[in-house]
Amino acid sequence: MCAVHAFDVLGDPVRRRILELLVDGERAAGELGAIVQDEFGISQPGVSQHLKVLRDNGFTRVRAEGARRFYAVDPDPLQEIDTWLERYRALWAQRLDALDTELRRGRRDRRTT
Amino acid sequence: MCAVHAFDVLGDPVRRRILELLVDGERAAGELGAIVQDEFGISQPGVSQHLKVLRDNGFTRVRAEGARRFYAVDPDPLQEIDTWLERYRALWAQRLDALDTELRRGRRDRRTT
DNA sequence: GCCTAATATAAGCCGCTCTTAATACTATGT
DNA sequence: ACATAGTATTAAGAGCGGCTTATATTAGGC
Repeated sequence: MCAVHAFDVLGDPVRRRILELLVDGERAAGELGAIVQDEFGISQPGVSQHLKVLRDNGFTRVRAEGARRFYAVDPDPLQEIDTWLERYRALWAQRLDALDTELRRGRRDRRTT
Repeated sequence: MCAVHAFDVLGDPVRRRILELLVDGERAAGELGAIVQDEFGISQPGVSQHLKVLRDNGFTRVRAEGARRFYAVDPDPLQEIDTWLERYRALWAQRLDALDTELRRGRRDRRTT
């Protein structure tokens, strides 16, 4: 209902799991429900509420086919998170460089000993 | 204290803000506190507790200098999130391709009309 | 129209997280 | 040793998010 940040949505393990289940393409709500209910031991309305959160925050698109609802990932908010992470990429890139340097030094030291 | 997912840590806006403040390098707890207290209207202990969560979950490293604590980002958990996002990158890459195709078609159509 | 299947919404309870206030810890200066 | 600055911890209260049960909606078959 209220406008929440993308990270708040992904803070819940059930919602992350649902997105993982959708990575290879759309699935019906009932299919998602069966899996998630089994894995997390929650009820059908419980799953449905998580689907609502994903919907309301733009993480999924829904297609109706008869009484069934087919959910699919909408990548927009994920891309937003990706953008947020962007500024930190330099940090681990830099650390990998340091590791690389360290490894090279290690090899050189072994050679000289 | 308990092991939480990286996304749970980033679910809080104060903690995200602290990480943003640390992106350009380390800062003292007090400096972070002053900014965050002002922006979010919370108390010093409030900030300190968020710093604890970041510490306990490996998002920050701390260096003591006298009574001061200098915090810096540790990129490990952020990289973990980046890895999680990896599988969805194809989705928006694909969408950008579609957009690109659409733009090309648009140009072609305008030319033929 | 009625029955069933598929999914969503409503209302209430419970637990957890965030907050504050009070307090403790640690280091430095005098 | 004492005072003060900087930071962390503890305890307790408030609010919110998520779960459940019960109910409503929507669509299709007979």
